[in-house]
Amino acid sequence: MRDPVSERRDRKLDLAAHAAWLYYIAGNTQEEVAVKLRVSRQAAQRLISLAVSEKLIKFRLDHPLKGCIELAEALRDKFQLSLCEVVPSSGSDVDCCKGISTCAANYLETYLTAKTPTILAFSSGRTLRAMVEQIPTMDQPQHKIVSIIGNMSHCGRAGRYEVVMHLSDRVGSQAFPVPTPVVATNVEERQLLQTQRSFITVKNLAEQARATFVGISHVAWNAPLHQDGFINDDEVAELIDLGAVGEIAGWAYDCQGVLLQQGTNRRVASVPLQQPAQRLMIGVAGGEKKVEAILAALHGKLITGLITDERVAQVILAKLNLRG
Amino acid sequence: MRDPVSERRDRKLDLAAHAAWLYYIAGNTQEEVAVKLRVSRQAAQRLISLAVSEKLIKFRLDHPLKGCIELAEALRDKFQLSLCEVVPSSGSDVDCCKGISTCAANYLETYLTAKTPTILAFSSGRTLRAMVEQIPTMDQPQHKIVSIIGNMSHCGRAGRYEVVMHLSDRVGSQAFPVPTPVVATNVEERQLLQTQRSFITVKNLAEQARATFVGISHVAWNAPLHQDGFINDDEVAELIDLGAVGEIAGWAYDCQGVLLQQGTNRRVASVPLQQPAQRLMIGVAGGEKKVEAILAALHGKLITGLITDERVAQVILAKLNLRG
DNA sequence: GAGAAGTTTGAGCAAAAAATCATCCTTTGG
DNA sequence: CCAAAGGATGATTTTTTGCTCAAACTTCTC
Repeated sequence: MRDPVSERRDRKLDLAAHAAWLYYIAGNTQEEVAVKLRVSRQAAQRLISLAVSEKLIKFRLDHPLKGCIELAEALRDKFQLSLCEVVPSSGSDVDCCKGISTCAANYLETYLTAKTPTILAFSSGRTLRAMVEQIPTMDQPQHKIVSIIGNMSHCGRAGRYEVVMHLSDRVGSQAFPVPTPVVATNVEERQLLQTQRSFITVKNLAEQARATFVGISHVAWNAPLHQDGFINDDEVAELIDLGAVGEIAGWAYDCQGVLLQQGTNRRVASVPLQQPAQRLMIGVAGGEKKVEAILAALHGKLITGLITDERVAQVILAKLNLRG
Repeated sequence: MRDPVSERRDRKLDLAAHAAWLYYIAGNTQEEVAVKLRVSRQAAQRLISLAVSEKLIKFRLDHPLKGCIELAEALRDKFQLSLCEVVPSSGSDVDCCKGISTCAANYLETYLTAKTPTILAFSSGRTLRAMVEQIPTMDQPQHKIVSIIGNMSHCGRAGRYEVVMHLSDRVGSQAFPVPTPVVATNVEERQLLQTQRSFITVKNLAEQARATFVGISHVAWNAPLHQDGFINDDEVAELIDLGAVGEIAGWAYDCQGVLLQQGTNRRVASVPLQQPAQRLMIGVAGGEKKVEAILAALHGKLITGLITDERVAQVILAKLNLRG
């Protein structure tokens, strides 16, 4: 003979299974379940929640993006992100940048197509530029498109991945570019540039932005900032020396995501980043090279939203599980 | 390039998948899903119900009784049963009768342990008797336990599977046995027996019963009714000739479940069955021999509840699917 | 391009589900 | 055998969910 208490429990679980079947699989309301099982409505509700908590009933998502969704939600949880999107990684980094930029473009479109006047801020770079290419033309003069970073080297050469002017062209919104070089020649020049009226205006707008879209880059020999001539060989070496692993809008940070006090950061003439970020800062970046930079930006709370690819998300979560 | 309308649809399904994941798997409320997905609450709700209707999210019951539950609900649906329980079939018919009677006993106990005075009616037979054996003793004088069938052959011999007296002994309730033989010698005797005051009382009570538990038997050479001496060889042959396939409380019916007008039915001195049954009539029976009898009883609406075993349920549903 | 038909959207409301609470019952330890 | 603790139960309230409807927006047709 069986232990009477565990037998009672088994019978209850059997009933719970039946209730859960009727509720989830047959689609009955709890009232109907109660009638069919001849118990009170609240007994039915308790049985159903028992079945769920005892995992008698399982939920399974059958969709190609299942993995991406799970990764995105895991990242959202770990870093308290208010937005996290993970797109499937196709083979090459180029393709995956495409997916990320498409996803970011879709998200950006929701702001742009709205009638409510919105201030949106952007850094520059290849990924954001690719995002802009996917925004359809429209006529939305009510929005303000603000840059948080200039588009020249300190010798005056323009960068090739300008975002704000292109975007405002497409959507017919007011553009507010940053009229300074990315990195000033010296600290005094930076201070001078940042007292210009136009810079103050842009800075104020950026600080009110509903959302800020930023690229995230790694810091290394031939990394974008270097390749595009915004910083020179010596400056790269110095940053690496100082422990820089990543960079957002010209601002370099270490492996904990802490903004450096030294090196080029003393002369960066972009709109300052808040640490931790107080508004929606959406990092848009992918590709395995950038894993460390992205992870550090998350740790340092430089971003509160992330759009990345599956592979990066996997690696980041794997690193977290290793290190606790 | 993709068709823009199916692309829009895909994006919606992706979102729906995400919403369903958050709702069912992560356990968020629709409000929380809406915030995370940056849509309105009702948009979230539409996405979730889309995911369900598009089968992006699947529910699976993980429980040993899954199959039994599904069979029971299929039977409940097909025959509008207000109660249907299917218990696992173990190897032998004896074991499965044990399972069925245990299940029936559990169900019966819910009435017996209640304080509200309840009238319960019973036929007799091996299965019901086994059910009674599993009822614990208690003291519930408020109930009335009524028989719908006598317990003697017309020559006065008592049957071995009496139910009502045994049950009332156990539970301390008032017993109302039927004081007549199962089958009277002739029509006149039946009429006489059925005008007795005690019979009228029992009949009235039976017609008010909250639930009536009946065994279901097949009609064949050496079937219970015959074996136990309630009907003789000639009567068996006559019933088979008339197309009887099953019998409840002595009342024989054909393969459509229609009560016979001829044969022993003209002399059965039990409480009449209603066709279709107006009250809760619970058939308690299992074992492959009885499939046809049970199926016919269901078709003829002689019962509105069924407790049977898995094998019988499977065979019945298979037959239905074959014949439409 | 204008207008009509068919969708989609969000607000408000009704229904359903979950949580809370007081009561009752069972069980266990003295 | 009693008392107290722990659990279960059903009534009630609160929260969540599903539904309806009117308005806005697409999309297709002319």
